[in-house]
Amino acid sequence: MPELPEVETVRRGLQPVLEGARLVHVEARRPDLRFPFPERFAKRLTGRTVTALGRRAKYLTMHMDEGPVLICHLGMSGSFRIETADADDVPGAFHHERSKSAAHDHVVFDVVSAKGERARVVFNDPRRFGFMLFAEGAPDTHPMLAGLGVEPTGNALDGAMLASLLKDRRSPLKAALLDQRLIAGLGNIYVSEALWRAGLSPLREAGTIAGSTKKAKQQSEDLAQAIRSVIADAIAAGGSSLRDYVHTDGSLGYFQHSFAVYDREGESCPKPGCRGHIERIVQSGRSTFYCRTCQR
DNA sequence: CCGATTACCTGCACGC
DNA sequence: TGCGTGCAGGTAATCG
Repeated sequence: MPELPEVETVRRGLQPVLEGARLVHVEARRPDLRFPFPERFAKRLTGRTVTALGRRAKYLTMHMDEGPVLICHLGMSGSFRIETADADDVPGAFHHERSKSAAHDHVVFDVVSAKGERARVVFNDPRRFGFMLFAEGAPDTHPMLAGLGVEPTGNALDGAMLASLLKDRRSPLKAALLDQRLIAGLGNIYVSEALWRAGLSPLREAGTIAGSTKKAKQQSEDLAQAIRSVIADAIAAGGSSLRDYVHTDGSLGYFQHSFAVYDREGESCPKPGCRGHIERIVQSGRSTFYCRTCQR
């Protein structure tokens, strides 16, 4: 499920545990996820201190005091779980009984913080569409990240920027917004949500909102605003749910949002005054949800 | 340059 | 209850 906001929420959840901590034990419990683990995966990470936890699009980056940067992708079903030692645990008897090894726990990081606090970070991924790779240099130059487009966070993505990205594009808006080379981090859910907020049809030819007319300028501005706000709102929702989220079962990953259109086929359009209903169509083999009444 | 299709893998909801 | 079917938020490769 993870799109950019979920990955950012995971990053914020892991940050306090990982940043400044030393990886005292690393273990990959199978040879591969979507891709084989890098050569000497555990060996090269063990003993390293994590200096920073970053994110680019839907990728997490774990920076070390030396050696490669670890690039993690959650795929469709990946999640992290944090297990901390209870205060009454016997020192040294690390997670002996508490640590229940769940199915699909593929990677384990045992860490010790600068203060000497121990924790275990577990990567779980039933479908194994996730992956972990090494970037030997700057992660932005890694083939997996090099071609990514603009982040929809912050202010970089404005109407003019979006118009320049969509100019001359003949593909439907839905496909263009899912293209990671243009905007990095939007996925199937938030594309539907952003198009609904902007009142634009997912079937619209992308280039038609990138013209020089007043109307086109307004539409590209509206869509850029919709994208930024839907992402910002989702991150805020994730952040506010993070405490409870970690508290309940220790896992970080999916959290429930309420969506305006996603997975709401047949329901009334939530736009005030709109009498339309949400439809589900398939574009590029994937579900799109929209209201044909108010999205043109 | 496009879009559509398939593949990767497991889990789950659904209908019979 | 069990079984077959289809579907799932990710990226990438292949084919017309």
